[in-house]
Amino acid sequence: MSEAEVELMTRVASLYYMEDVTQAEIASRLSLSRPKVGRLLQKARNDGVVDIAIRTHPALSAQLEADLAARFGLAGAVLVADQYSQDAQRAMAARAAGDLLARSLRDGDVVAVGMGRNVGAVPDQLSRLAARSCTFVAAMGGSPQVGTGINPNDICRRLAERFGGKAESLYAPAYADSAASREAFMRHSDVRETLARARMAQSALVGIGDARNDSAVVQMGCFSAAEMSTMREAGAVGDILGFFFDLEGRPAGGGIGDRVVGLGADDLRAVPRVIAVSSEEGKARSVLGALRTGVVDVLVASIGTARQVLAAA
Amino acid sequence: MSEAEVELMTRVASLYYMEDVTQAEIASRLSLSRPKVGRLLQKARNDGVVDIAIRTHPALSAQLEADLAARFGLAGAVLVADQYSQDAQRAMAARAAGDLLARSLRDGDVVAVGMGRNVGAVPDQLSRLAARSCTFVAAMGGSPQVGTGINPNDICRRLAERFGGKAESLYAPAYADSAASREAFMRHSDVRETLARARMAQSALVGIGDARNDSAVVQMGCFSAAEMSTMREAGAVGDILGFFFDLEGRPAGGGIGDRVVGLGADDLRAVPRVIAVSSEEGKARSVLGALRTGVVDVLVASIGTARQVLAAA
DNA sequence: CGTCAGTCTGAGCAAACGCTCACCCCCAGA
DNA sequence: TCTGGGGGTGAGCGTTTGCTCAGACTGACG
Repeated sequence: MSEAEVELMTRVASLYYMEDVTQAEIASRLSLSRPKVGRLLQKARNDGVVDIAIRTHPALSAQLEADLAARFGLAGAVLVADQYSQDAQRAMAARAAGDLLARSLRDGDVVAVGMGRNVGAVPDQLSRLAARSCTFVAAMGGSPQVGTGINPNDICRRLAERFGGKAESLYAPAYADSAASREAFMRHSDVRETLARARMAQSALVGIGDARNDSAVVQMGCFSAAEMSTMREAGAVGDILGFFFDLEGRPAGGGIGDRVVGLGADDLRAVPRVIAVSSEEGKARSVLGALRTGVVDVLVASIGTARQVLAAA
Repeated sequence: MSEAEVELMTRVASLYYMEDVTQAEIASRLSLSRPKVGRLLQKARNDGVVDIAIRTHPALSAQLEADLAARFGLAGAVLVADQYSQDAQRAMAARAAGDLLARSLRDGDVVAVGMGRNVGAVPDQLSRLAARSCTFVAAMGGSPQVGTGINPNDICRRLAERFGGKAESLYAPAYADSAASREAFMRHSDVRETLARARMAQSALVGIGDARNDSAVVQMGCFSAAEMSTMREAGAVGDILGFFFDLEGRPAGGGIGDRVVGLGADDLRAVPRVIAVSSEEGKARSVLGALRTGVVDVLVASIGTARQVLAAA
């Protein structure tokens, strides 16, 4: 994309969105065809030159955010408007998380990065203007079962791409076959060093999983649906970085979670700024448990979820 | 505006802008009439629930921003896309300045505030979400000749309103009739104390005036057009807070500027973060002189102005 | 040098949208 | 109770916009 094209795009977008000129009028002023103007506008929207955001009015969210922060000892909460489609909801939450990250990151910071669709959506929603020389370290292993874009390594790569920083991959599976096998991975020098780096991060960006049979970790093939059922029966309501907890925020899942290769709950508690993203409806119980673990510093969620969480708490 | 209405507005805006549902479809889903949906959308845009911004692509601005910062020793520069209408240009610059301010202000900060249409546009463009308990202090006196909205006191009030902080007014005219009269004003305890507070500010928000016969300070009646001509002949190319300078950034104007009641250039130099806003085309010489005075830390201007400034430097 | 795939372009049309204008409802005041 | 005004509401219409599709243009390859 040439600079001249970007300039034209910006010019057209400015006229259309800031000065309320019609597409036909813009076309005649700039000697373009009307469809061309329309296409430029569409491209401008796609490329983020035009940035349309729905802000949550303080009347809807400010009180809830304060309540959440007070109730669970958070440093803050960012609530976004409820959407109808899951995709829109995810995009909304991811964008808020990205903005948050962009605002808080300083040059040289290290960010520990989790997995999942919500975290994976963050780099996609990130505005291109937030150049920062940070290092994004995978806080957890990966899995070939799921598409790219959900694995920590890939998310790190994309975050680094957007921020202009570096990515550090963790070359290990998300879940080992057994506790012994996990130990072997954790002892490997590369794994150990990468995780040590992640442990020293200033920020972490993680998702909150629900402990359902159709959740990402099951689709990844880390667990069978049966194992997940067992964990649920043991009280598990969700996970962060593969660490399962019950509704009270206590470790749950009967040792199955011990096979995760990555940062544990205590590691995360030591990270000063853990940003947890949750977008899906119906994750209120998972979020409630997550908040009670004490690992989360900033929650990004929808207003609807926040209401449910506070109602349940 | 009731909470239910805000929620409806947000819901409609989300569907329309995030999920690309047509107004008719939204109407049928929410049992509203189509015009009603249209009206809600319009209101949502007016109220800032929907936030449409034109971002300047780094390809256009990043290099210029870096060049400006390096050339004039700035802490940073924020360049916005050129607009055709002055109003749109002003809105664009004001918004960028507001975002900048919102990002850099911490609770308890004091902000010294200047005058002019550009500074006056900042509170209008400010998003409503940036609550911060800061104090906005007028860094200069006022004038009844110009409408509200341009005087420092009024700008402070509106900034405080938006940020939820406090405003501190300076009850003095912008320009005294004589140097002696200025001395008298400056000795007044209220004036002295308010200016002392402004002098200790963490940030300042000021405009850059051009030294033209039709510029704001002449319209305010502070000077006659003849006096302004005299100052221009003495080399004045612009002013910040009523302090006039020449193209090299040296004081200019032959003592006429000595009648200003407010913070001087040395006072401003001591403020760690002076944000100067300029939006109008054709102010390149004023901006160049302003940057050379060394009082500006962050410049907010249009790409076009930035190019002219660098070409002239 | 010819051909062909891919991309870009602008005409035309159907859908979507903004706007005007009656209309209705609610409420205050006679 | 009646009446008149103001704010909000939905029909209808003209304009604006998104979309499809055929044609042109480019660049690569045989």
